[in-house]
Amino acid sequence: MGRQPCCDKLGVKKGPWTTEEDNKLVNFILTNGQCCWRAVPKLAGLRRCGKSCRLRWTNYLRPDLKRGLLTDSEEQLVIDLHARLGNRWSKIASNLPGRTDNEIKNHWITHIKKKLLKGGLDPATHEPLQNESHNVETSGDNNYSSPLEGDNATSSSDENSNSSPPENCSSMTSEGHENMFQRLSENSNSSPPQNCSSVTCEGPKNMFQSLCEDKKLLNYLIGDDEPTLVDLMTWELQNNPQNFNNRDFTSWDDCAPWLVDCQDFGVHDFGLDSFNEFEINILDMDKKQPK
DNA sequence: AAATTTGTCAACCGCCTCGTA
DNA sequence: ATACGAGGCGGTTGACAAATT
Repeated sequence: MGRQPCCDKLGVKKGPWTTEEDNKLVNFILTNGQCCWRAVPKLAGLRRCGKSCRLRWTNYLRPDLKRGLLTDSEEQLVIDLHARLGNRWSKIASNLPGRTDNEIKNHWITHIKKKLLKGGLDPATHEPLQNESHNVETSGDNNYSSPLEGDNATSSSDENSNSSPPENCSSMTSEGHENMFQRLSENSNSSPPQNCSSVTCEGPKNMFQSLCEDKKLLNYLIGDDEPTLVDLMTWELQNNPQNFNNRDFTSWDDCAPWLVDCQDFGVHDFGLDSFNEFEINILDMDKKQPK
């Protein structure tokens, strides 16, 4: 007996995302924040698995993502970190603002690995290749065993990832790869809630979160109709009008400072009719991704 | 010009970890 | 203590594009 699938497989779409789906997801998350990925597809009107939504958002749609190939300094940092951490792509990615683990992993496989081999280094161990070509053939990353591996190594690398990033990294931030979250945190008018890791959570306590906790609403959501944001707000207004008065969740006014911050990422305004530049970005992405 | 090979990268799969009841 | 669910992670796949024959 395996685990329950993360979502109902029936009727769940797979494969490349369309522009329309992207827009729905971006619109939903930027408006409501991240919470309970399992519920996101339903609430956003997507026939996708929650996991798929999370992946699409974190790897492709997040406004703070950088685009294009890794720079030389980023590449060098990846090599350094890989030498210390092995294939812990998410930890490596956490030291490269705007880059995702998937992106780094792909870049490693398609570029860096080859470069290292060409330079006579074993990409798995970062040691000079002992000999023969068959070694090169068989030295996959899967067999990677870092010199740091083992109990001590684990604590060592964890320590590393939890503490300040390596020197190279700090030089990167000084080059202007400033963490967006950091910048938003510095904005006194838009202090974000705790436990947030991305732009979407940075608004004040969001409506979606409070809705998630409401059984009555969940029953409503189980119904056949795909709820829209307007539906949700209408529902909330009808059932919990005090929330609007008590400002228990975000009002548009409360969002204003945060929305201003979003301009940094090309999101000038995102009400129900917005996403001007961001939509353009998505269209640009589509050129690259017609799949 | 057509066929084949190679490269790239978005997306999926399944396992692991962590929080919670 | 244990079972369960959700999110996170790393490995792998497959579609498409570009390069080569």
